[in-house]
Amino acid sequence: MHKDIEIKSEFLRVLSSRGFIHDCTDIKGLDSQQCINKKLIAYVGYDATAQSLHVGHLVNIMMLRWLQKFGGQPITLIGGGTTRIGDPSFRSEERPILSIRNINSNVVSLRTIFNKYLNYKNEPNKALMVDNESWLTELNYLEFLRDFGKHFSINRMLSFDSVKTRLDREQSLSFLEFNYMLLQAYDFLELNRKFNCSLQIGGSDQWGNIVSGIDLIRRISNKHAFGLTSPLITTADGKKMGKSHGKAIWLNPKLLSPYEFWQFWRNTDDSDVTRFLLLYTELPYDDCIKYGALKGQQINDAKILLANQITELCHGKTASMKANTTAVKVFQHGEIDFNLPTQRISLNELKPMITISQLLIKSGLVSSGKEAKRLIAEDGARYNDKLITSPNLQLTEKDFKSPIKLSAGKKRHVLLKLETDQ
RNA sequence: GGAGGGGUGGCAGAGCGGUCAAAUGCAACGGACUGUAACUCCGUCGGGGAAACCCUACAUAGGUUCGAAUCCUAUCCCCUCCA
Repeated sequence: MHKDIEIKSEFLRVLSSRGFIHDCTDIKGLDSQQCINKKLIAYVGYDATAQSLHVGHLVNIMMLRWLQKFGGQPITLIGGGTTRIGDPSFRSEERPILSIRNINSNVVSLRTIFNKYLNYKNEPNKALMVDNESWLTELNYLEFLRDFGKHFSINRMLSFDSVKTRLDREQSLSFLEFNYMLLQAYDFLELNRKFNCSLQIGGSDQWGNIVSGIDLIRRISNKHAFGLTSPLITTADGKKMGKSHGKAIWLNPKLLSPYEFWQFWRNTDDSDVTRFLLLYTELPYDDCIKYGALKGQQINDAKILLANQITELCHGKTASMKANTTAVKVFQHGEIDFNLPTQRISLNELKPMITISQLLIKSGLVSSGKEAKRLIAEDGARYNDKLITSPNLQLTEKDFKSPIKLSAGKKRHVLLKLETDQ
């Protein structure tokens, strides 16, 4: 594979050495083209299935950052149109169909994310933001089938792993979903025509869709386009990157506070540190290797560095430093810090009093009274760092003079604050 | 349209008239050990209640039975094969 090939261009060398490359449709061709023309134009597409992207998506954004750094031009495509269909690749069942309203609001929210990572302002290689809704909704069914549908072979499409698993498992694949590939292929063609975009970057699960686009470009425009996929990033325990404790690690601070974001990285598995430093930070290669190789207690310093770097990139220097200080206070000194996730509670809710179980539910640390009781029985619940021994402990307004810190286990802490407004 | 198979907890998957809030595995949660790690070990894992106990759940709606996830009927959904 690409490892055996002498890569000449700086951009691809960096990507390759840092572990970004899973596969490429033509690494040699892409490399030599890169050497001649620095201004490679590449795109990554994201469907608007949620309000935010999560850390799993960050890998491809980092790739675009490197691209821009080396003079290339990144295009971020938001799939306002394709989200209406839903990508079936490697999905075991059909995605729930989102309402147009829902999609539109997701699109708006997603647009705000990229500014932190890519430069959309300064020429000559400023990033572009596009939404495939603008051309996909224009398509006419009959024309589309005649002009493009004829270039797609069903036999070929069925042979892609992305749908094969679904078919092998005897799960239905609807015609709607089956069309997703054509639309994504068309996106690539459109960007190729309009902006001369010649590279599509995506996760390895996107291989089939990307290759289809390349084929379409060749057939329609007789041009040679490229595809580059990143490996599916998993954590050491084999889980897909992007979730922790069932919760997604969102990039949008409205959905996940910088403190919690920082904690996620701070809790990285030892064996993931090097990989993550390479993928998610821009520290020099040698430093990443050096820090990742630290042993024992010392590797914690590497994790802190990792957390600081990524949080700074995603949420800014101030937020990152705050998260770090909070962690020191909470974990090393067992103090209360106002930067901890905070829940507000209204005066009404504690009239005349409220049980500690109810408060635990309010805080979001547990989801039911039974769970609260269980947690307390297991000696896992703390109130201002004191062990809670009875689920019937009652609190009143007096106890809320200053915010209350509730903890579940050693790591999850929430502040409860009395609503101060009228 | 026809024939057959199937829908069980977050997922996978047992159970096929009572002992079923439902085996087992995974995931999750708490504890011990540690380094805010991993491994390992222990415990928990539908909801309400201080508790006795009560409520809701095995696709949906009815029925048979002292008793139903388990039997019957209808409906919906999925899969396979045939047309």
